[in-house]
Amino acid sequence: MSRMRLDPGRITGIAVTIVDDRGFDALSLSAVAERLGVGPSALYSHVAGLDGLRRLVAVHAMNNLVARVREAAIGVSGPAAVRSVSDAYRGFARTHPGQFRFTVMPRSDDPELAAADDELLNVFALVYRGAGLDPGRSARAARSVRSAIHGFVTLEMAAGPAAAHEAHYRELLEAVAAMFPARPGRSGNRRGAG
Amino acid sequence: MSRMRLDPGRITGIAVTIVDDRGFDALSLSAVAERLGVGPSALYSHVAGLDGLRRLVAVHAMNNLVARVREAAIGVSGPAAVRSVSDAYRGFARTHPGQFRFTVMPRSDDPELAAADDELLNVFALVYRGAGLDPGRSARAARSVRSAIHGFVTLEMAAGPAAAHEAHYRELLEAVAAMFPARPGRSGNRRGAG
DNA sequence: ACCTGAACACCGTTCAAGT
DNA sequence: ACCTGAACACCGTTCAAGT
Repeated sequence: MSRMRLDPGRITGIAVTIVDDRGFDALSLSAVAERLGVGPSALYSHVAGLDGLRRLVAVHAMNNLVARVREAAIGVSGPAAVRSVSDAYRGFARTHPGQFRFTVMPRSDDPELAAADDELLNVFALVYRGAGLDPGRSARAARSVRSAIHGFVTLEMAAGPAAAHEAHYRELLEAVAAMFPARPGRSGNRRGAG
Repeated sequence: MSRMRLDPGRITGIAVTIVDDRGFDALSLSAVAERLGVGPSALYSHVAGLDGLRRLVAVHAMNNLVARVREAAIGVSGPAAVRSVSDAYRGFARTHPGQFRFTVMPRSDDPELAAADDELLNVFALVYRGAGLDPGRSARAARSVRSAIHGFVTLEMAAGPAAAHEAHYRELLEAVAAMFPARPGRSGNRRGAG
């Protein structure tokens, strides 16, 4: 019976489910094929082997991260916006650790992943733009702040559960605030004439 | 012939060589056993399977990173010392990408890895101590700066070779300097009286 | 065009057997 | 005490065969 209507989208969806449920290392063509009620070799008609599937999952994970961070940037401005997007970044990593690991997969010359990377940095940059920083300084702030948040979350997850992480995270946010002072306001609910 | 004199140290050494030469994913019990001229199952007398070997490699990698960073902190002070230890951190990741990945392995309740982590942070903290920061502020600076460097290097390696990375790295160092101003001097070759 | 099923090479792991 | 070698379960991948 060839009723399963396999296609890259469905396959990637199952793959992401497995990654969310059982982690990065649990992703295998066999596991995906089993959930689809099909033999592992059937997947080769739609996906370029395990590496190809991994790339699709990486794209999916990057887009999810971008979407989360983008949402967190809506309706806030200034230092609160920096905190909000940082919290969203960290929140994605903690609620989807498997996808987060795919976020940092080797991406040599992959235009789709590079585009997602640019979008992610652009959200951070726009937050700083709204806080009064000029374009160049906003772009630099975006890269540095994203590095800091990413590094913190990576190390925190490797270290495992520990009560001190919350305090350390707040310390990092303070350090980031000192790094690039973001003035509140400007975009959104400003009131004065200027 | 049982001449191979297997022991955890030798096994770990071969494992690190493989990781350095062919990367994180190339580490397997089979590959290690082959280089030792022995069957894969022979390793189980000295190592707790693949997971056990990975943990040994992680400890080795952490100790190597600490040693590199520690060396870089000798004979320098102030902002130059911050730059030096950061460069060492980044240099280790670039020259030993396989070991660097083991550096961030899940380490739940592993005292040896936790100790190495503390030592690493302590080097950063001592640099800031020497630059005039009080103990509490030095410890916070150490954690935040290490996060920033780690995140940058992780993302830079995932992105693959790109000319812009050098400029972005220098931007990060400037941001870090703004984050925790490190006054030059105090320890080492100071000249003035006070 | 797409899936099956056999086949192959490769893993990690266990365990009885040798020494 | 330590290594061998067979055995098992599990991978990814290829390919001829069916439909």
